[in-house]
Amino acid sequence: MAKKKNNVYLVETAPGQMKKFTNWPDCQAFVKGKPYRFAGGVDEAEARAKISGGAPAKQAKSSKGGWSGGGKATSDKPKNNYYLVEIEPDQYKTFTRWSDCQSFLKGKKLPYAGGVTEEEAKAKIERTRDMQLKYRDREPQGGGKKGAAVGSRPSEGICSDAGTHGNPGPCEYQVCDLKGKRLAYKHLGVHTNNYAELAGIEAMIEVAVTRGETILWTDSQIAMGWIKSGRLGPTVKEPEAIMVFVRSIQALLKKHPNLELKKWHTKQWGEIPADFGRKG
RNA sequence: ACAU
DNA sequence: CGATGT
Ligand SMILES: [Mn+2]
Ligand SMILES: [Mn+2]
Repeated sequence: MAKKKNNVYLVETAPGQMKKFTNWPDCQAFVKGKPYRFAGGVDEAEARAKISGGAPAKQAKSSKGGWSGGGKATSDKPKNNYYLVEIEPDQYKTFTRWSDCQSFLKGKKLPYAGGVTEEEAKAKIERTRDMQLKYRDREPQGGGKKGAAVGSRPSEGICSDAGTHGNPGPCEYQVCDLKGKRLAYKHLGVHTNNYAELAGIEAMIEVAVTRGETILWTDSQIAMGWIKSGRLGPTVKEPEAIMVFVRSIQALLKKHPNLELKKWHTKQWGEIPADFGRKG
């Protein structure tokens, strides 16, 4: 199979209104948690066709199947045959062509969804109505008050961090207490930054177990995500080795339920004490 | 965009 | 400025 690379990503922010992205991360970040339709394609026409062809407004959360094998933003979805617009509670207008639905929707802020059957579309509206209404009005504003507040600098626990010379490059990790005292250190050979962060977390857990520590800090959103989800994206280097670390860490955390792996908020608290101090 |  | 990742 020839690899057709997606070059363009379109997001339908409002009926008929497309936002264009030329890279997947930007598109993904924008669409995250929102009910927008989106699709990728070799060119804009292909992406648009996919959206119009009935790519369902799936939650950008995660596509559980085939994600690791692919590298494609869109996958085989059944074609939508019905498009419902919720005019009033429990009253729907039905369309059989997306373009008609789109015209009707123009300038309105009504919940809508497509589905292979009317029942499916109706159910989808039910599931996504809140988010649709919430985001429909809010496009101009960038400020959303989300996420737990970040408190003050922690005083409890231990931390790990990675250091590299080039990325990928010769790398190392260290585990420290919150005053910066080194508790463990290792050279790792040539790997990526995220590989080293992950290796450091595993070492940090071992240290925590032997020392009776329970709060474990890392600044790596990526490593934390791998551990929590148990899954890697299609672009990850050394995926087999990474997954060995991931499963090992998951097993350790399961075996020691008292351990808490937490995100170190560098912006608020300054560099994590295990940092190698090479950025400046 | 976010985290490195 | 470059790279690793969601
Ligand atoms: Mn780090
Ligand atoms: Mn660091």
